[in-house]
Amino acid sequence: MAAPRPRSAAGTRAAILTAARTRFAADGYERTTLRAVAGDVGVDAALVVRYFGTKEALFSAAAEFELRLPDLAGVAPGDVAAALLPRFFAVWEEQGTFLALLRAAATSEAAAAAMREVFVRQVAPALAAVTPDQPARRAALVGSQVLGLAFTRYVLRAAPLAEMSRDELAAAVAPVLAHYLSGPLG
Amino acid sequence: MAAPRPRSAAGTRAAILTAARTRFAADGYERTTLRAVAGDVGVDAALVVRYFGTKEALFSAAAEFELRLPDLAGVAPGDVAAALLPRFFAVWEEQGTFLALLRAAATSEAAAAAMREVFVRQVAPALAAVTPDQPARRAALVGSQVLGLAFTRYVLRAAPLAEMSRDELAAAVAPVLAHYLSGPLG
DNA sequence: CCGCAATGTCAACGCTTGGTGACTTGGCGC
DNA sequence: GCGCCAAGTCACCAAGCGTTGACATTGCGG
Repeated sequence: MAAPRPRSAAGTRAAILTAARTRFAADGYERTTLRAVAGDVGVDAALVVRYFGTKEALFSAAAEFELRLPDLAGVAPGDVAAALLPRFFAVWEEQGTFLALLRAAATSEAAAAAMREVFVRQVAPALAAVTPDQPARRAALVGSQVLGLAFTRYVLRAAPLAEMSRDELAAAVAPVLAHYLSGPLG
Repeated sequence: MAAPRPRSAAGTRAAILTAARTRFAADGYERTTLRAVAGDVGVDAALVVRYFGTKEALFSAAAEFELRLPDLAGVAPGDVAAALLPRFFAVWEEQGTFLALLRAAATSEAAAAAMREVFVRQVAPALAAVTPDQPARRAALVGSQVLGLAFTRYVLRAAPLAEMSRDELAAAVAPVLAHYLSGPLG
């Protein structure tokens, strides 16, 4: 009978994680319920707890934030945007992971801390390879623009930005990133 | 005994609204509880309901989004940032109103809609006075940068941006806003 | 063939939440 | 003085939440 629910897929744990990611990304932390996640997988909520212990632990497990930014050493500031933006779209669109973190960070200090961590450990070092002058400040400004873009486009879905193509967006934003990385800071 | 709780301050309703604004700004929509708001005022939760009917209605009442942007007609794109940034800091720091909306927008479609409304009805028209060329798109880009700044500085409180002075921040961002308003879009 | 660990379900818990309705109390107009 | 309305409290739901522990079922190693 092709084993409709054959018993122990072993991938159940992974399925829960995927479902959790989707839910957290769509609804945020508080509105996401263990029962809903469990329901998506076709499983009891108690099982989710069995696997992950607690809702917060599930969130931590679901939000594994690997940006995997490319190596920017030797890249000219003007070309950084072109090198980075493909990752931008991948990170925000392909998996919901990062969107979940952004949503959760709005109300959860733990999630906000995780986001700061991503910035300090992944974004800032990658950008530091491009500018020797005030790298932290420049990276922060780039980060703020990127976050604002993501928030406007993927969370707010505000009209003009949500409907621009990737290429249009990339073209519009590239000069600004270049300016933050190499222009005067004030 | 100097009437410690004299009975009917008449400003109770206003006090509830203020407390609600603070709570929503600090904790976001879902983590804010009617009981907590009531407790801040020293009042029963039922009274809050009596006054505002429902939690969502309380939120709507608490989030009266008047940006009160200055008239930008005749202002050169290069001077727009200087004209706008004082309002930026006032809106995000002085009252928690807008911060509450930003936090709530991350997980509530209603709040997101309210934020889009603010953009369409207040930000876009104000900026349209500056640029005849693709005003909607330019305004959206400005908005995304401003939102990103607010999110990074006030929600995330990420190190470099949260600690920069208003003047430093203004100086760093001004050229970018000018570019979005008058530079090529790609 | 038997036992056992893994995988999973079920029912229930304690708690908090938004919301309701009956009641009390104070101040003011008449 | 008296009655009445606003302002406020109290006890109480029903629902939903995360979490728990006891129980079923399966596959596998001896």
